[in-house]
Amino acid sequence: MSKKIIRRESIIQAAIEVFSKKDFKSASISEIAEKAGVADGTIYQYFRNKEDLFFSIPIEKTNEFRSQLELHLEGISGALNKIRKFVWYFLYFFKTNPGYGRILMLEMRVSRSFVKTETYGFLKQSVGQVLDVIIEGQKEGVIRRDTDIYILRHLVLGTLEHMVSRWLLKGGKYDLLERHQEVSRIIIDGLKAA
Amino acid sequence: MSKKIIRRESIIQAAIEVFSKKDFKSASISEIAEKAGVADGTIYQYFRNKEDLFFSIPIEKTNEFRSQLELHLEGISGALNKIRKFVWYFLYFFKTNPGYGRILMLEMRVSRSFVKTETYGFLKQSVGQVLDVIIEGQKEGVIRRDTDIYILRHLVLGTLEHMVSRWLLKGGKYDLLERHQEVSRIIIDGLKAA
Amino acid sequence: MSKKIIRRESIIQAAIEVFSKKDFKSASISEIAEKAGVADGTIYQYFRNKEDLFFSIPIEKTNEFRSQLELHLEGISGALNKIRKFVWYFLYFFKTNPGYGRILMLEMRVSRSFVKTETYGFLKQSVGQVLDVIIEGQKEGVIRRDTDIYILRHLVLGTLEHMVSRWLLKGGKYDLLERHQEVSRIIIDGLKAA
Amino acid sequence: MSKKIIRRESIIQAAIEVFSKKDFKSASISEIAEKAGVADGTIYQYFRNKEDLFFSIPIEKTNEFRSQLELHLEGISGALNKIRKFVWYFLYFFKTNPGYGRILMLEMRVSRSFVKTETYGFLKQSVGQVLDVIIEGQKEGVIRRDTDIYILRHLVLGTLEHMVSRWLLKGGKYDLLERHQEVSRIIIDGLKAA
DNA sequence: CATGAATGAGGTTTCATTCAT
DNA sequence: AATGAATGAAACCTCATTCAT
Repeated sequence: MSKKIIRRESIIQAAIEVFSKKDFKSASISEIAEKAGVADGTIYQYFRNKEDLFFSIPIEKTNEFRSQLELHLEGISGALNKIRKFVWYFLYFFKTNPGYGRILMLEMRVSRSFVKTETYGFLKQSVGQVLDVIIEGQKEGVIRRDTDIYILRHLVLGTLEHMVSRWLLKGGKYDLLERHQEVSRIIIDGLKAA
Repeated sequence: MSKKIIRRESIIQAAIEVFSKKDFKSASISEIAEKAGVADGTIYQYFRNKEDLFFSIPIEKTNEFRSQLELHLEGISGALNKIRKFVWYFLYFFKTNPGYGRILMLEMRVSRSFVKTETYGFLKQSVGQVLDVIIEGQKEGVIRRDTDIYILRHLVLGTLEHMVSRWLLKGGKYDLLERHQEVSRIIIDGLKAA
Repeated sequence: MSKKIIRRESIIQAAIEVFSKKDFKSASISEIAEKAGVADGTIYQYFRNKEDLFFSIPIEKTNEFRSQLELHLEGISGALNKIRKFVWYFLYFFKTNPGYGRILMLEMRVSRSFVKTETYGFLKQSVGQVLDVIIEGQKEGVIRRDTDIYILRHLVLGTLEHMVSRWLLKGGKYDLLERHQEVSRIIIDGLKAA
Repeated sequence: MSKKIIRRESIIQAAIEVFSKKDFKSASISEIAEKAGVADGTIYQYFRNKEDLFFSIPIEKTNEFRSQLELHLEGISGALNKIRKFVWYFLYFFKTNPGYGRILMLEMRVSRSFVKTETYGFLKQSVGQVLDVIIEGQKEGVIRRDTDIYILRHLVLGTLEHMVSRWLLKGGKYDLLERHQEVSRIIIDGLKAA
């Protein structure tokens, strides 16, 4: 039983490696199969088709992101402190998962078909945590109430995703985490109540 | 002679239409040729290959963006006022050019090969104007000096691009410009000197 | 021991259901296995391969055809009366076994490999009864002697098989038996001695 | 212009050769392309897909059948004489076109999807000539009126198709035409008015 | 310059069959 | 005897690009 889970896992791992180097169309099932150490046909025992495999990647990774994030937020009080931690964790996560980053940021987040997927809903829910913290901050009186919360979220996620995307496009040459404090500072200044 | 230019233009127009509906691989030269009213082979008289045609799209559009932006900035003094105008114009431009927006934001900006293109350099230069304004603001003393200017640019472009991307992915259903003042406000609060 | 026979039987039944809806290549072992309530691999305990299973279908059905036909012919005297009964029974049998009819008439009878099978010999022997009746009729002096008996058989079986095939292809919408007397009449007029 | 027609023709010829040896699924586009002396992709310039190519075969051949038949019937008067000629011509045509015979009799006439095709309607119309002759014979008073004309057609076509099918399945070893007079005789005796 | 017919490489997916449990 | 996970071969079709007219 766990054999199936392990094999499924190894196929997803291989898929991350391959899809992070090539786009969806260019990546081949054969290459993934070979990397996973299984026959081509075996992949179709675990996933309906190539797209299903592709869209299965974020589900696991999002789970990881979320559960780790929760651990990191634990014991932190104050919405602004949580934002600081979120900024750090967001950059940390993609610094340590650049392959997945390339898939998520450069392929998936931008695909028309992805938006229709359940996975997309799942992912959205996950970054939805940011909204909760923003609302929390408004209640605390530390985050501005004169601006739509979705606009505030654009500020947070836009800045961070832009940083990660550009970093990935440059080939991950510099340290993504280096300036996380500066980033937190300007984001928070944008969010803060007057 | 100008016949050539007109024909080239009509091919690019057709390409924008097609590429804005389908991704690079799915879009076909035949469809573009048909829309442009030329034979398939003719396209290869004007562009080296499909990629060359694809990457030729932003050059014109970027010129348009830049020259119009300059007009709009004319007569405006003060870096922060310029930022406000830039925010407005950025949203306005993509509101009125959604097809090109889809190509630039959802396909090109995210493509590995694009980064190596001259077009990329050209485009970067174009949004580089933001950097100039930031520096101008620092000199005026209205924009913070405690933060790397590239990080500040991530804040501006990240927020805006995030807004436009999400808007495009949602199918452009709501009004992108509606909240431009709120956006300006929070971005500027993030940039402002203490 | 009889458990094996029952299981074999249920696999054949499932095969009839599946093969009557899909042609040989389109029908899948998995679907048959599922319908029979066994694992894919189990089928290979009872049949060498897919073709073996396919060609095993007519053996049983032919036995049924033959034994029932004998009952129906019992007590009938005169070759022409036997022909009339045969015509009726042939149409009756396929009217009540359309699934098997589709397999036999539209798939098997027409397959190159089937001709080489033992099953084919068995089936031929079975319709060979027609030949016996023809010869009987010639001895009685009621069936013409100026024509090769194999040609006469073409007349009988050709007409009947054509009727059944077209009926099956039309989806079995009308009553196959309705005109059996007219059919008998013209076939017999073709066979009759001057 | 005629170049396209010639090439189309040569692809159909190659298709007849290949499809007459292998069934639809086993036959490969590559083999047909090679035999036709064109690239695989070229076939798709002339036919939408494999099925379209397959079903295009009878259209030409049916035209040939029909026009030749008309020539042969010319100058023949009397429905029964026409039936005799038709019997001869039917056997003659398949004797001289065994490859096409295998395709039509053993593959196509028996395929569920074929029945839905335009080609099927076209083919039906073609053998519909038999019906006309039958009606003509009834008017002349030489063909029985006590039997449904479609049943009479089953007698004619069923006998002939059965002969051809069996002959093809046996590998075309004996002479199909040898006994055409006997065949005519028994068919006509079945059709004749009392 | 324009055309458009021809090319041919390349990859996903299915499914009969096997064999370790 | 039964299972069912794993295998891997095999082929249709698309489409960017070329080149003779």
